[in-house]
Amino acid sequence: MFHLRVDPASGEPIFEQIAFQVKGAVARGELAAGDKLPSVRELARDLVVNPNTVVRAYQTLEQDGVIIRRQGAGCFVREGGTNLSEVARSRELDELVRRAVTESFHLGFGPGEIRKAVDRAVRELRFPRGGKKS
Amino acid sequence: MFHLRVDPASGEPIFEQIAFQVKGAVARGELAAGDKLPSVRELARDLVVNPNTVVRAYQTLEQDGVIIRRQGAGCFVREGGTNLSEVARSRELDELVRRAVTESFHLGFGPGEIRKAVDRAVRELRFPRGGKKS
DNA sequence: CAAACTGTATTATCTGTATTAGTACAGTTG
DNA sequence: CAACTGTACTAATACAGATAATACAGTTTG
Repeated sequence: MFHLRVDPASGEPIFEQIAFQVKGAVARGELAAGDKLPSVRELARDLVVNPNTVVRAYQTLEQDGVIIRRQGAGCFVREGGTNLSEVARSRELDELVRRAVTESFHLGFGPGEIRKAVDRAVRELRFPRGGKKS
Repeated sequence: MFHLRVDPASGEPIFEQIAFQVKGAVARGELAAGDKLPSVRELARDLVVNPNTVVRAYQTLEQDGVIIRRQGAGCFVREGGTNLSEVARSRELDELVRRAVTESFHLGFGPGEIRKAVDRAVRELRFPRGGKKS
């Protein structure tokens, strides 16, 4: 199994915390395509959180193409990917990275340190085989 | 001068949009240390936004070490940096980058494409001279 | 089949935050 | 002094996140 924690006082919405942690688990290979997620009620109980909040997290994950939800059966890690058009994907990537880099700049980090942090983060994930330059 | 736009329907709080755009302008070198920002009332008028919202944005920027606010005088781009401890800075950097990289993973991008996007973003900014590896 | 699980939907309520509005005060500048 | 700056309040509104409780619909399994 994989581990989930939630901090109600973190400022970040709980449903987003859940969604992102699942994304992290998938990206790190702790969850593989086809794997079943905890049921809405079970996870809600474990995290001491309202079931609706878990539903919201799972909805987000489905919209982002990370899981599929099957009524009666459960929620499962999805194979493919994003639903998004090429242009939308590129636009999102740029905005994501631009944001992180700008914030890093204001934390006082230079290009070298930023790139190093990126390498570290990349190394933690399990990218699909056959990708471009590593 | 530099340009500011705001989208009240974007989901992102207006005060955060303002704060981030100022951060972007500083990072790109469009605003330099010592430069004066528009007054609270002036910017509020220009953006068709409440003065309190601009105040909030400027408070955020001051907390992040980007500007200083001087009563009666105005708000100015600050020289130094972050107020944060070394460990806090590193932790923030890691979290920022980890987030962006994980989201990029789920957009279907590989390490190479992510690194390219980072290089692009880095090239748009004007990092202080004398930094480490470029 | 039937029981026990899954997700789905709905309604209501509470809370905190973002935003607006208006007013007043305090320091700076010319 | 006059006209600008930021600062500080209070109040009102709107929205989003989270909780609660209930009911319904599909799947799995004994």
